[in-house]
Amino acid sequence: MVTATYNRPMPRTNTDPSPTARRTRRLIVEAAIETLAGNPAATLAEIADAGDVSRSTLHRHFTDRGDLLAAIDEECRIRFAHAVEAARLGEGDALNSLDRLAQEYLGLGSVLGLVFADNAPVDPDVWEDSEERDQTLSAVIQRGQQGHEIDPEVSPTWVITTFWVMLFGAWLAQKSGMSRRDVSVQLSRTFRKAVGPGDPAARREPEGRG
Amino acid sequence: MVTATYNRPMPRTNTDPSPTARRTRRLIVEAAIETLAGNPAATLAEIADAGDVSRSTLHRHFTDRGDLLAAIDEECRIRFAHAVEAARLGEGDALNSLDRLAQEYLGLGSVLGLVFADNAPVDPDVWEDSEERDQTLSAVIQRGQQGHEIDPEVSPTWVITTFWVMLFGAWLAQKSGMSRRDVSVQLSRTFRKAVGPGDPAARREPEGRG
DNA sequence: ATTTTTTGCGACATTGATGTGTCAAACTAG
DNA sequence: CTAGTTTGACACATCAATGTCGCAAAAAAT
Repeated sequence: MVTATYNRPMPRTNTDPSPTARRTRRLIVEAAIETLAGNPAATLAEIADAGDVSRSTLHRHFTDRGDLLAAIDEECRIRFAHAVEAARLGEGDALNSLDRLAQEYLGLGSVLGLVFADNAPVDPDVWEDSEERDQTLSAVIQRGQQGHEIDPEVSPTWVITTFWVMLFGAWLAQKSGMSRRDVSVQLSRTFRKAVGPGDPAARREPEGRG
Repeated sequence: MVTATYNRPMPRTNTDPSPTARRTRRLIVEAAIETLAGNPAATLAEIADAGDVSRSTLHRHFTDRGDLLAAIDEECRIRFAHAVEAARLGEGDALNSLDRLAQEYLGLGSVLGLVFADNAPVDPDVWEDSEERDQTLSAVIQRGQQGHEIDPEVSPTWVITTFWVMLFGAWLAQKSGMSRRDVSVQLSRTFRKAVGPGDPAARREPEGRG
């Protein structure tokens, strides 16, 4: 009886989108994440290619570029939430918590790369804008500073920035071939020293303007 | 007698491009740097607007988008070179040298932002690719490690990454309104601790996979 | 004041990315 | 096997960014 239009795999009805359709949809989203992480300005055609589907198929599942971006956004949100959960931020020392979080984030691969992509196509909650994410961090940092694990001279905001930025560095290193283990060790070591208690070894020289 | 074509402000001859033309050209390059630092995908029209010139004027000075980009690249190269020179990397402690370099870089403003822009329109020598720049850094770091100023457990590569990445953080903080002074102090403190000698305060807990 | 240079405006042609639609072939489920 | 679903290959129409031109007005140089 559905003689209306020709073929619409994913009718907007309440019907489940059918397993095949679901599978293709996921495939495309995955390809999009992978592709856009490398090149935020990637074409829909490029994304389709990366997923080994035709551009028309892509358009069949996502009417709009914005539609696809929204789906990616949603997917990233979910995976980030999982990572945060797996990091068990409430348990143990603050520094260890941050360490676990960094490791989990690093494990996200391209999804993390998407967050770092400059004009993040994904959306709003990146860097300074990510309120929810940073509030979670704030709590841990506060705990750390009260427990004298984290340098009281460094502002919480700066600790957060340092966290993200060193995570970025780790991601870059990982992408350029450094072993997962080395990345993990070096990141952990430098981050702990950076935000941990204690004074810098060498004093800064009083500086005249250049 | 020059009745050939109508108007060509910048004849490809050996004649000096005339002061006015030079001035406009500089103006456009400056506007382009400013604009592209904020949005790497900015339109030529947007750039022209930012410089208060018409799009046709922009095209008159730069036939191509690539032409403009090359000019920007050149300009950035020059300013970076000045910054490096001003940092006097050969003098004093390694950490102080790196500190000065960071301060100088930070003073570059939008030019620095351009380097951080993801698909840096500026060109190749960004992050991992910047060989020349990183070799300069390598020398200082080596000096630092031999003088026991820099943590021997942290690989030079990682020190470089940390340097750039924390500079990035500082740039972000500066852009989001943090005072120049605070940025300077916090960056200096955390960077020194991060790559300086000494063990992390709290030991990392042996980690099982999640 | 006059000549020369430089700029702004508007008209085009071109190109690449998008979005829509159609149909036949491939695939899947029953 | 058969009916329904999903996909690939084309064919268009749009749209925005580019790049080119010609001319008149504005600015600079003389």
